[in-house]
Amino acid sequence: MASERTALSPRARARVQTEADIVRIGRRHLASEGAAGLSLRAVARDLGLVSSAVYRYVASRDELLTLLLVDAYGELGDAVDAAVNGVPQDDFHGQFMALGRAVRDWALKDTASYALLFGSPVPGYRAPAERTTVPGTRVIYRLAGILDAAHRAGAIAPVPLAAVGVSPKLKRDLSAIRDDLGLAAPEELIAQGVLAWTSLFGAVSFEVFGHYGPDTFTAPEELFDRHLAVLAATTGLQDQGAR
Amino acid sequence: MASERTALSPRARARVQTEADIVRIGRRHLASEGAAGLSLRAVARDLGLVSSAVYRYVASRDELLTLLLVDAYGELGDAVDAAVNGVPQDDFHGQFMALGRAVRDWALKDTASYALLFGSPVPGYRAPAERTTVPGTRVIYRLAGILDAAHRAGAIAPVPLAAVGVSPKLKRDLSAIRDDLGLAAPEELIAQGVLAWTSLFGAVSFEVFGHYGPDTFTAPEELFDRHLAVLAATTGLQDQGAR
DNA sequence: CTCGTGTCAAGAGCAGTGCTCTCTTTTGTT
DNA sequence: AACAAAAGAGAGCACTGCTCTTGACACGAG
Repeated sequence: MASERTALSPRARARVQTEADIVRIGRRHLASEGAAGLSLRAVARDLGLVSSAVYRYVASRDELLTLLLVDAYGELGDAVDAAVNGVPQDDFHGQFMALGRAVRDWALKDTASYALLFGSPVPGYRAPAERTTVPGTRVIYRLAGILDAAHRAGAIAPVPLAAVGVSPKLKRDLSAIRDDLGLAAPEELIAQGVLAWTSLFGAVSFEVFGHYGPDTFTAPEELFDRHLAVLAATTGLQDQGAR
Repeated sequence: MASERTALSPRARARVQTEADIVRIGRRHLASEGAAGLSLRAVARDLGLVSSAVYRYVASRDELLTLLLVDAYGELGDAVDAAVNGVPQDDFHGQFMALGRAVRDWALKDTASYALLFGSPVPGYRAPAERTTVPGTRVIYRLAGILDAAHRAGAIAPVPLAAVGVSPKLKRDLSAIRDDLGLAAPEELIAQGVLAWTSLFGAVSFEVFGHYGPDTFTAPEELFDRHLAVLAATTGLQDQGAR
């Protein structure tokens, strides 16, 4: 037992290697065939195994899908964290922009994984919440952290669209979220944060899934940056960096 | 020849009936199995035909997908048109809200078709532009029409976020769009319109695809309405209806 | 140093898929 | 009634996910 934690047996080593290979090849197939076309047999072929052998490592096709899902959420979360951490702690506007750009960059780099996470649900597949919620909530938690920190620091203007208001039921939902995440922000700001969150992914999805025409925007990154800036402004984040 | 336009031959009648049945059953399968699980064999079974027989009516699985795509775009466009037409011609804010709500309602009613249109691209399938662009652009054209009419009527406030600015390249793209659609709106407003458009579908997608938790929002329609109202406000549309 | 245990790979088999090809039946028209 | 066009039927190819059984191997305890 003690040896288990210091050094893996050769068998165990081989196993983790094979498991990693399966995920790696699975991602490749995801990119070329899509989630629905993901085939354990094809993965087995690429791995040099007979089809039935991969079931020693992965219980089912859905299990492989879950592995790829967790893997992708992890990559996206890492990319976002790295980008946000590269911005000074008190530059909340910069952090927001960095988060948004990181999501877009990652999505454009690995459109298949992005489609797996944020596209159509894979029919017949239900993600096991106990394994996917934690990695799957990293981005929104990070966004909430940025906005809440900005609020606490007094760096967020009172939401300029307060006139829109928040209905009682919605207010209850929003304050439940606030309590859940331990935030200090008022309900209006949380609502704005949710809007910014969904709008961010809406903009990314349209670009990644090709809903703009092929030649409509010659500089899509400039359009996206403007969208981000507008979303930041409507959330009350002012750009102190601009001179 | 003359008889062809007045009355269809019994054979031709049977054919259009079968074609309609195929689309109807295809939609049912799309709802239960998803686009990737759409099976011509299963459609044939439900139709009481042998698998090869459906190829008399539909050239391929992709062809059926195209039929479903055009069908769904048509339904969405009809729903949006009906909703917007039900609002007084000079109530642009109300028209915007109606458009957004119509999209959401339709998406919630037929999530499978919505996923086909706005979810992950179906791997290996390329929509034939000559058949899908016209029905596929009805919503954004209608939105553009609302905003442009509001602008011409002076019912749109100068976009309050002009400070964000528009880069030169982006400005060129936006004015190209304006010329294409014959609009009068300034570039800033067009950019806001695009943001509203993608944000609308971002909000709908998150709700339809279940990216909020299952119990996070007890009144999602209120959240959505607020999002719409904020998007209208950031676009410069003022709500004259509110008293 | 043998022997049981657990790990792994292989192969056959079931039921399903898209699609093509050939053959037969039905049908509308002349 | 005769004929051609249209529609359906059936077999077949190559593929999929998944299960079950069989055989090979390595490892560690006795």
